[in-house]
Amino acid sequence: MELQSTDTIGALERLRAVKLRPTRQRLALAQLLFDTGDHHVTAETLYDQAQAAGVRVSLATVYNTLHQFTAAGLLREVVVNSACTYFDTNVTDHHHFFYEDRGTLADIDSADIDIRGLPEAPDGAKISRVDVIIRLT
Amino acid sequence: MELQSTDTIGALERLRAVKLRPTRQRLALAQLLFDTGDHHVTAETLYDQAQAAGVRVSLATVYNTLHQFTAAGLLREVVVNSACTYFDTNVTDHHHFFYEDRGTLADIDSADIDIRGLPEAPDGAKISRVDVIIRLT
DNA sequence: AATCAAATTAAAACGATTCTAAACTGTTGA
DNA sequence: TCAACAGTTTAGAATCGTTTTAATTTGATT
Ligand SMILES: [Mn+2]
Ligand SMILES: [Mn+2]
Ligand SMILES: [Zn+2]
Ligand SMILES: [Zn+2]
Repeated sequence: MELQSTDTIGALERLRAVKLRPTRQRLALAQLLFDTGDHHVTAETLYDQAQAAGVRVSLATVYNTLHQFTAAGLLREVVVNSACTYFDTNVTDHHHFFYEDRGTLADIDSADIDIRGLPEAPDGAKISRVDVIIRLT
Repeated sequence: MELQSTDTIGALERLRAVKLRPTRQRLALAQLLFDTGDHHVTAETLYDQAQAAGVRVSLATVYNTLHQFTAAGLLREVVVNSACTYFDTNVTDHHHFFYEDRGTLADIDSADIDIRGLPEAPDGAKISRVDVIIRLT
């Protein structure tokens, strides 16, 4: 008997862990996202990767899935311009280089930047995240 | 004889300094932007301020003017979300609090954040800017 | 005042993203 | 095994901030 690939098993378990029904589309997108190393995608780039891999999935589902994965903590959003939304498979605390020409991101480990004297959050506000973007030309 | 207000003179000189023809619309927008303290606007908020002040100007001209002022160095853009573009009358080196609920920004002086061990720009790239966004909820 | 480049504008177009509502599918329990 | 149903997918329409178009108006120059 034929075993499922370990990739499929990994994606399946990941979906189960966050209580998302493992549909054909979500399994395929999870493999594209999580079975390669950490990387950054937009809805369009992930949709194109799916097409290239022969996965039949609509752009609407790609958007739905990216948001569901983000809400589940499997992805995070990175805001670098108003043109499009980037999603990051690396959900650890880290920062980014942004290559403005190419529109690509590269990770900077949090330990590699030392931020001191971070101001207190004013009055009743709480800090939800600190983003450092180093823009490159 | 009646003198022009110092506000108008300030706006006029500012436009002349960057070689932008001082039209009625650009003078009025320059006053709204630069004669009050430093602040952050979107095209919509500035358009609304103009309406409220009785300035007749189209939204297209507000967009044109914001981009021209930015290209001239009178404004800078701040990217905090994909929903809309913020323009900042403070063009000195500084960072931002972003109140995610309200969609408003507050300045953090560059001297108040101490960033050490900023990674080198990879290979042939040059750092064009370092943005720190502290997101508040 | 005549001229002409520059600027303004209403309206249309654009494009990333979201919404709608109909079809489909995974899960469950009889 | 399979009916039932909630959850999911999808094509296509809608949304909305922003940009473009192309016609009109205006500011500067002579
Ligand atoms: Mn989102
Ligand atoms: Mn712009
Ligand atoms: Zn990253
Ligand atoms: Zn600012």
